[in-house]
Amino acid sequence: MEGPSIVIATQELDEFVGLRIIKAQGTAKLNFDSFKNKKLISTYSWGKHLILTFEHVCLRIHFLMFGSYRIDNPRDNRIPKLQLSYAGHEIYFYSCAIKIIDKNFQLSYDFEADVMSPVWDEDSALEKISLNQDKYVCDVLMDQEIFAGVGNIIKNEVLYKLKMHPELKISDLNKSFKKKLVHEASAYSHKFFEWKLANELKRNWKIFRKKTCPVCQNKVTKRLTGKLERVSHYCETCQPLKKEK
DNA sequence: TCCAATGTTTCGCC
DNA sequence: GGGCGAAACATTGG
Repeated sequence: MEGPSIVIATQELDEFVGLRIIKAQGTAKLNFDSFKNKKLISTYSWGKHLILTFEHVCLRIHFLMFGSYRIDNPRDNRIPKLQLSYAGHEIYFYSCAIKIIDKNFQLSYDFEADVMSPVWDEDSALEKISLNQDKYVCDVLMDQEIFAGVGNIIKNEVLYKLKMHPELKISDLNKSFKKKLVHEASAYSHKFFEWKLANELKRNWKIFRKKTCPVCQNKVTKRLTGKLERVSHYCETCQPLKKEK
């Protein structure tokens, strides 16, 4: 689950702020009894982290590759990591990593690095990528210290939009292209958010999991890229491996 | 039926 | 103790 999806989760879960929890259960290592009669105080997102603050504890939920959450619509034959029961409603979190974090977590999170945050800072990201001259753009885009919230879908779509080959090095980019990279990482993430809300996300993918390039119709290349060896989908014609000006 | 994959943390070695 | 890679974890659509 990528950053924009986590923002949507915070919005959905905000409906439960201030309501009394009747019961908590699940397979996570938590003291479920301590949730009884407590309330959710607020929700935050930082990149792919979903942060829920309760009266007595703060939880950080990470959905990793396969995680999901449901409200009032449980998955069949799945035991949630955490289930919160309210009067008339249930929240389920599946296949996620849940960690108790300090109440002062905001001090240790750099929200300027979150591509979905109102305080996302392009200048700061520009400085950070410039310290990574020898790294591949596909790897740098996935660096959560620089582009918190960007996942493999956003990575591929951003590179396609900018006509950048995944294995260009940062040093191959002039300042103008570096600025475009930083800007588009956040801009595309916001579009991802709008499309997902409208239930038309996949329809708007241009290159991710596509067979042919929508511009030139050539076959899309799919292979492991970068030092991180994550899959990239890209068009050899539209995203040539040559130095940008 | 099989298997890659919207990802990160932890472990063990050097 | 840092840096690194491998392994662990866990799910499901295609």
